[in-house]
Amino acid sequence: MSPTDLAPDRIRKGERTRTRILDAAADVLARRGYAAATLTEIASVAKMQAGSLYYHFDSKDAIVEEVMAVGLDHAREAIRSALKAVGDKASGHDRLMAAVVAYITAITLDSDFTKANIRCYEESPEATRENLAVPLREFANGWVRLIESGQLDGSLRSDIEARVVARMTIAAMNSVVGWWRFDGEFHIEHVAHMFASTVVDGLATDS
Amino acid sequence: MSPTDLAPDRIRKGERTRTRILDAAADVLARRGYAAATLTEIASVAKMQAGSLYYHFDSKDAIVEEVMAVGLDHAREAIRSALKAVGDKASGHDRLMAAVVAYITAITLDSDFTKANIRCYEESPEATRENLAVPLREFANGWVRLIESGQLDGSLRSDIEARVVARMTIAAMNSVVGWWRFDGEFHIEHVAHMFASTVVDGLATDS
DNA sequence: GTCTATAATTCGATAGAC
DNA sequence: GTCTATCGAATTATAGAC
Repeated sequence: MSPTDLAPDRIRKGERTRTRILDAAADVLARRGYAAATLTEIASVAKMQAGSLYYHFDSKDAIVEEVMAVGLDHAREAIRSALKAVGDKASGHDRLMAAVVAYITAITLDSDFTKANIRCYEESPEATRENLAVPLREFANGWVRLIESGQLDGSLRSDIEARVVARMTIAAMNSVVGWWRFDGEFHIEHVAHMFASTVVDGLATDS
Repeated sequence: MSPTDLAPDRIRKGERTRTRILDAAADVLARRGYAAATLTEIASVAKMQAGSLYYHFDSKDAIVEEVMAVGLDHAREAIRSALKAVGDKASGHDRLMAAVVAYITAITLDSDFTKANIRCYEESPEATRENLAVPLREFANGWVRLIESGQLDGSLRSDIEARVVARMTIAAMNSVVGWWRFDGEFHIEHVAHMFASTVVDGLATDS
């Protein structure tokens, strides 16, 4: 009898605990950062003892790495979906606006996985960052291509380096996670649109 | 005989060691971040033993706090100086541009103190962040006022929240520290001007 | 699978010699 | 003022009972 023949709720029992741990880790990592997130607290949130985590994962870094990878996937999927909705025929300008709004919404309203990814990246061990290098480079390249295609169709300025502006745009968007609060002064849609409008259309009244 | 009567190089002996420790701490904190920066490494860079640090400072956090405070001071001074150079009569638009270029230049080319401040802020203990709250709020308010005065004189858009844009601008500028390298592909003056031109004048070709 | 107990490190901080 | 030696606490990871 192969594993796939098992009853669904039988085969998923172990998998569900794994998911519970990852959810707890994402929560703690998003709030504390990499170093300050202890296995004791993660286990506590997951309603377990710290030692029990090692039945499901090899190490703290293995947990962190999976949380960050999932967070990155969530964000990329949100962008993909928004770009699909706006369509291929939209201008680079409009596609960039849509991607910015989608990404900011994703990292603030979605799960803690995206927040954990943003919060812990710099602080995480070099080995962890290297293991995430490929999807992260694809993520960054996506923004570069988005800007470049806007430069090609004439809807975005061509006198700036797409790679440089992409990096700064990503960082500026990520920063929203650091200060925006769900019950705060601003609605996130307002922030996202204000941000997109600022980066894309600028602060100046006229040129 | 009061302390001020001592010969200059006599009175400064202890002070010089203190400075050497702070320089070493800024270096290590900028490279490793708060948690990963150990007193052993800081002492090693300062050519001392870890225990000796406690003759000059009460705790690791006392060192970190002073490094971050100095870094913030450096940055604010660079901005003040640039705004003075551009003059009071310049438009809000031009003053914002000047401040952006000055700040980005300061945090990339200046000492490690500004880098340490940026790198360690989120990761540092709550007590440390609270002790830096006043100068940090003044720093942030300076950017808000800069943008608001541009809105008042009509050189910057008035349909955005100055406080929100200020936060995002600060974060975007700080992000440059994370990826720009002295021997890399771009000159920092180029990056700084490209950044200022993007945030202030936008990415769009026309409005 | 989860628990308890504990090993093994690491690090901040202290004490005392010099 | 600096060094050596060491304490005490925290944390990752392991071992074995259940």
